[in-house]
Amino acid sequence: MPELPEVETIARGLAPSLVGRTVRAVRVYERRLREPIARDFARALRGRTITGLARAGKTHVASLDDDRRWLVHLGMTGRLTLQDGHGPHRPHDHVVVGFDDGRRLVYNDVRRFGRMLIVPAGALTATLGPGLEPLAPELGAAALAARARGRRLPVKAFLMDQRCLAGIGNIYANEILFHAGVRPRRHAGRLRAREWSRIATSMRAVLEEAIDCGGSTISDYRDGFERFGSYQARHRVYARAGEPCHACGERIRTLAVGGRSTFYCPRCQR
DNA sequence: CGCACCCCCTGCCGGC
DNA sequence: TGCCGGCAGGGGGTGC
Repeated sequence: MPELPEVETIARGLAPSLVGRTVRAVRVYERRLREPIARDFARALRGRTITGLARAGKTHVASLDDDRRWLVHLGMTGRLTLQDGHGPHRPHDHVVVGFDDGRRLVYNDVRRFGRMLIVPAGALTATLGPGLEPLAPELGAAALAARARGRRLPVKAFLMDQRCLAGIGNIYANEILFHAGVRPRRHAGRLRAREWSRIATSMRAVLEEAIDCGGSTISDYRDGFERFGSYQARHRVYARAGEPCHACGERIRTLAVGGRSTFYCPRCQR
């Protein structure tokens, strides 16, 4: 589910409600996620005050008052929602964190591809990996071209490689490449400077517009208050195989790149 | 060494 | 109607 715009939407939405709150209760109903939730997770979180909430790549990063960081990755189907009072325990609610204002943050994940752990602040970079922030001001065409130099993998796989860029997933890789007019199977190392310029511009434009829309709701995604995103209505290629291109009328084509469904307009993208 | 492939898990949808 | 295969926003390990 959640790529950079969805994670950003959730983090921005929840931050005003969570920052300054102190954790009163932690319940772990299911610790078997992509990696098991640590045995001492609840003990480490209980009593801590949240001092910040941000996004790094596709990961939520909550700062704690003991100089540690609480990391939450939502995988494909994870949800992080703030709820009032004591609603019913729903299927796939794996972790429930109660705060001093009576509200609770619920981590729900049907497929359990998510990740939840607490690390010292100093271990943050090592835990999250070296991927660059796509929206960082310094990440322009030159930085992208430098990272792609010599690499033969398809440019779409390059954009989705989290060790290179952190935050772009399947939906937005497709949409960015349509916006930039570049075919997804082009070798990353063979793109021209002007193509990297367009990709750099498109990356920022697509991700920022998607954030403004509260992300894309395909099926599972909801924000921190269970609201839908609306960017799916602006998708130009994703999941539109066989439908007419909004720009030229050509039928959108589909293929697999690195095992992931890929969509493009054969006329608009070269 | 870079990359394609398969797997993790559950749910849903379409076809037979 | 019911079963089965395929597919889904992510990521990591393996092996070529």
